[in-house]
Amino acid sequence: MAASAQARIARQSANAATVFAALGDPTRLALVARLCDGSRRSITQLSDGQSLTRQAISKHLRVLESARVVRSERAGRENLFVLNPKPIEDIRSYIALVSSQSDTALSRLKSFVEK
Amino acid sequence: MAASAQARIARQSANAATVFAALGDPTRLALVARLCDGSRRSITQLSDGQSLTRQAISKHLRVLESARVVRSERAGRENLFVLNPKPIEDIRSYIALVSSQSDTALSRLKSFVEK
DNA sequence: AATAAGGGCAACTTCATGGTTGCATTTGAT
DNA sequence: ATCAAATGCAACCATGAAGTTGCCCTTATT
Repeated sequence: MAASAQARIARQSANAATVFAALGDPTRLALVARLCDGSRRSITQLSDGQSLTRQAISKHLRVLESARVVRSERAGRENLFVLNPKPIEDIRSYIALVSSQSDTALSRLKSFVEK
Repeated sequence: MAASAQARIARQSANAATVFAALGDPTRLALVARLCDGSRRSITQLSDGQSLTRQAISKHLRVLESARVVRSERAGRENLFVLNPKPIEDIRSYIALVSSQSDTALSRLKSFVEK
């Protein structure tokens, strides 16, 4: 392994933070949850049932889009949004990195205690 | 399986959003990265090398603490912080849920195209 | 052609966040 | 007993995020 886990973590932090921030809002997380079945939905579709304005939902979708969590595609007069799995996979591996660190730390601690 | 994946996702969204929000800042993510080796560090330790004030770091640590990503423990005149792996594990499984949804959606789409 | 549906744009308000500074308090060291 | 270290607390500022409203433009529909 060329670089330490700490170094790998630091290198990926910048991208990860923006994705985390995009997911760090209940409304946006709900949008992701609705899109995670692979469906493509328009803004009005995604606004229906929500207590917010269409404009508010639209803004949230832009936030998700600029974090690349979601992609949009024009279809006639409507704008269809679809989930992009890539960034979510990225933070998944980021978390795996962090977890593995704390896991090995805990196991080291445990083996120390047991000695 | 009693509940659908969508229902499970919706149920966990509230907690997950606060954890995502806590991780959605470069400074806080850097703090998590430094603590993910299981070490317990004081506020001044965590402030050293950073370009921010100790107070700023302290605030960020409070944010992480209220999201339970981190725990604090008084030791004499200093306040030691340590990572709490639980919430991170939680969002890890949350992401796994979302990913599995989009994965099966993609595989369904793929098999549809191939037919 | 007229009308409705779906969205974009821009201005505006409100409020939380990130950050600083100054001072007080507790605790360890000399 | 003093002094320095480590924090906490509170006030303050600036900025950006979240949300609304109003208006205009484009695309379907009839």
